[in-house]
Amino acid sequence: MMNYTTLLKEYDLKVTPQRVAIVEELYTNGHMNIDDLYKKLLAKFPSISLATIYKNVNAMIEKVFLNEVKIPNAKSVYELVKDEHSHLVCSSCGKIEDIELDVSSLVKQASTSKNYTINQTSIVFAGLCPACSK
Amino acid sequence: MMNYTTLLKEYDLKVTPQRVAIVEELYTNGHMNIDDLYKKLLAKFPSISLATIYKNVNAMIEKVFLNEVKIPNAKSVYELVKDEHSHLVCSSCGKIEDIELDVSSLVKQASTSKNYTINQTSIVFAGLCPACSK
DNA sequence: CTCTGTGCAAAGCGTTTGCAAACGA
DNA sequence: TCGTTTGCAAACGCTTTGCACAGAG
Repeated sequence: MMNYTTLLKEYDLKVTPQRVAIVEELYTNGHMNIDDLYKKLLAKFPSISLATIYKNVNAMIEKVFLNEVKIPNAKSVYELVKDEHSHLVCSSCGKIEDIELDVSSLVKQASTSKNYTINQTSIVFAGLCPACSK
Repeated sequence: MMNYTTLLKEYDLKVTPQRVAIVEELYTNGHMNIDDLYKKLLAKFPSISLATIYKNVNAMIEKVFLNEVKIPNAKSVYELVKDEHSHLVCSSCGKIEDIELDVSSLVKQASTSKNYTINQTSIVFAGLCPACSK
């Protein structure tokens, strides 16, 4: 069980029911795009505005509490910030999964060969999920 | 030396001066966003329209001649399609470099552990380029 | 009580579309 | 010549902004 109120406070964000709901949805669903979020929150707050979603998502990104994931051929999704991980996207049903991979040797390879100081790695695999593979 | 006219024909795209210029710019610069392209082409075609850039870029993507690269915290860039490779982005100067890495073990790891049929991998490293590292 | 967040409507911005004229094959 | 592309202007969709009111601390 997760305490979303405490979590918001830890990131210096005032607690409002709308914010709690956003965090709750993201915690439950893992990744959502703006529209998914809006539709979900509409059920709880019939008069919520898209502007509220945008303002809050942006505020949470600002506080490094949320993270935008850009996905080839799809809308960006947002997720709660956590340990570095990669993403698997099903090109058939759109499902997105996290996967933890050891990318250290890859990063080392890249930074060495091109002389870069790498501090972020974004990896997205596209393919078919188990269900859609059949 | 590259023959852009022949290249366009190979991809079933009618040859126009604007298209030749787009391919030429991308061939020369590697990666460009829409605005970069527009500004460059304006020099050669003072009355070119942004709509022309968009229509052509989209037509070329359709023919799998061009490829969109989505980059965290930056505009998408476009590149000529070629062998699979990853990208290094300098978060200070914005420079983008290609890098060829062996990602087969990573792909195998991901597909095995999550039971996905992976057919595309997008890897973007962010950091500081050699010049900006100093 | 004060400051921030919410919801609404309007504005903004990047991208797409429709159309007449120009152009490529 | 015929079908496609170009450039322009208008339309579109997503995101942001300004403002009055409501709510959090």
